[in-house]
Amino acid sequence: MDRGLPGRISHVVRGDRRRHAARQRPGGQDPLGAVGARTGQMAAGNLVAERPGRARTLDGVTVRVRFAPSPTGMFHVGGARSALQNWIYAKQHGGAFVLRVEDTDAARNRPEWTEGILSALDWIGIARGSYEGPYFQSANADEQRAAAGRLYSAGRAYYCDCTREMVQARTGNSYAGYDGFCRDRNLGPGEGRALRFRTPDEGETRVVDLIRGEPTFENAKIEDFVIARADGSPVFLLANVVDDITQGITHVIRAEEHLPNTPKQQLLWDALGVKPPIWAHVPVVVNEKRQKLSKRRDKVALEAYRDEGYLADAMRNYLMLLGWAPSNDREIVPWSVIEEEFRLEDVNPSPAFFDEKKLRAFNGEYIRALTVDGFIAACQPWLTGTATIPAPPWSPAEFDAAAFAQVAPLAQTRVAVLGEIVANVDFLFLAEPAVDEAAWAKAMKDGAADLLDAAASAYEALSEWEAGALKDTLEQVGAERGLKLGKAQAPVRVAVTGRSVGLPLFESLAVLGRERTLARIRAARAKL
RNA sequence: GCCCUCAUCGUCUAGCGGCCCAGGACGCCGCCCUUUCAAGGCGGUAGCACGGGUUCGAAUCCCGUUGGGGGCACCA
Repeated sequence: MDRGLPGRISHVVRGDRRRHAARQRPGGQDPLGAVGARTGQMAAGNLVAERPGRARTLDGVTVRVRFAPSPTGMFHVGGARSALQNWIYAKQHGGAFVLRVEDTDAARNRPEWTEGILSALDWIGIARGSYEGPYFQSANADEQRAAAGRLYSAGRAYYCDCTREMVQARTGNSYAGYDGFCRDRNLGPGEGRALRFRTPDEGETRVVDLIRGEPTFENAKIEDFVIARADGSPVFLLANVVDDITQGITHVIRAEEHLPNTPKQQLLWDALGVKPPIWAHVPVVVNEKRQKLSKRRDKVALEAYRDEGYLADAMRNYLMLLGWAPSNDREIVPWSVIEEEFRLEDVNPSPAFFDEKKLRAFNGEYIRALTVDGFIAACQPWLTGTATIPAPPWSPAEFDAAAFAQVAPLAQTRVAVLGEIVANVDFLFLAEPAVDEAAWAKAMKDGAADLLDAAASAYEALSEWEAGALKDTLEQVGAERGLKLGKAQAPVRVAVTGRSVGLPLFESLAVLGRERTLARIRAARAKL
């Protein structure tokens, strides 16, 4: 993407749709200015200098957004959606997209997990090298600690030696939050002492959110939260803010689950003397029970969908349609249309169900839109297996690319996800067809032996081994027995492919060849 | 329990005070096509959560109720 071009922020909220955002923003034209004027608790002093990354243009600021996943070993589809939304926002405003890996938790710090993030982003269309970063949260630890120190020196934070148990004993409520016990004890740093931010007792914190208007929080309800652990290490709330400041972030576009963190973080921006960013909290993605998609109980890994054979283009198109839609009642549109039309301000603020059925339908459309060659190329990983995609049941030596190419157009309209290609063509490359017992039982009834015998003889005598002749012949064999083609083909299909459903039969036989076809029909006959 | 937030077909959405007795898509159902299954074509099912306002007029604005979601760690 083109970075460095000073873009302008245009927070024109379409119509009056996001009413709060549009109407309640004081002044209206200069969102950043409005943000600065909003809360009222300005810091005691400028504790952190304004960053160069936030160079101002006459009536705007260069947009800088970030995607800040923590490495967990898999890439959440909801994260992919946020990344895409950030990416588009940056592109639309001539701004920069920065990737930051939030690796502060030692348990979430493995190099291969970072690699997983990069490759997942790459797959979904955010190419390596096309963005700033990756930066690592751990690399900015000095600055984060320094910020904590400045907050302490300025009297905006204090040390506290209360354990969770002590607090609970005092409040009698496990959800009550911190009670401010150490606020005025003037404790210095020391063993077992965490640093807490002193939140304002009065007033309210109002955040500007492109999707939700201006969520407002009563300061008195915001507890004195921990910003640094007893060992001095900064916790997420602080580290995240310091990194955003360091990296000159102007717009924080993230999932709704962070909304409750926002007033705390905005208070931190203010206390650190930096104008807070514009926020945008996109709704969470939920499962059929309307709960946030979770790694534990739901299929959330982007890699899992990729390995099943979902096309990246279908996935990103579908993901963007969660909470938003292109103009003119369209859904499946070229990515360029999405890049052009997507508006953060138009995102539906309510949670959206991740409907795999619909995703499948999208994927099928994208697969059918492929050229045959494109389809053949796209199938390769399932035809050979990869590090994450299981190898097919046939031995590599038995695979015949030419035969596959002949049958590919027939398969293209029949697979909704690429992984399904294997079951469609395995009969061509397996020594023996993989027999579906239920299909066998159903097809191999009364007249099956007789029909198979007749089909074998007729096919043996066929002069030209070609689909049309194959069809006419079996039609004839069936007719002699009072069977329509639909009935007559069933035993042959099961005998040859092992299944009751699949590619058009006669084309399949043509590609399979006379030898193998006859052998399979006779082998099946012998089993009756 | 407290804080925040959300609310149009089963699902994802269009709708921005009259164009809406609400449009599209997925799903589902039926029909056509047809060698199975798909694909394709045609048709159908189904919704503004509820109650009050405001207005000549409300799915659209306001308030409340109900219901849903998110959060409440020295995790991120």
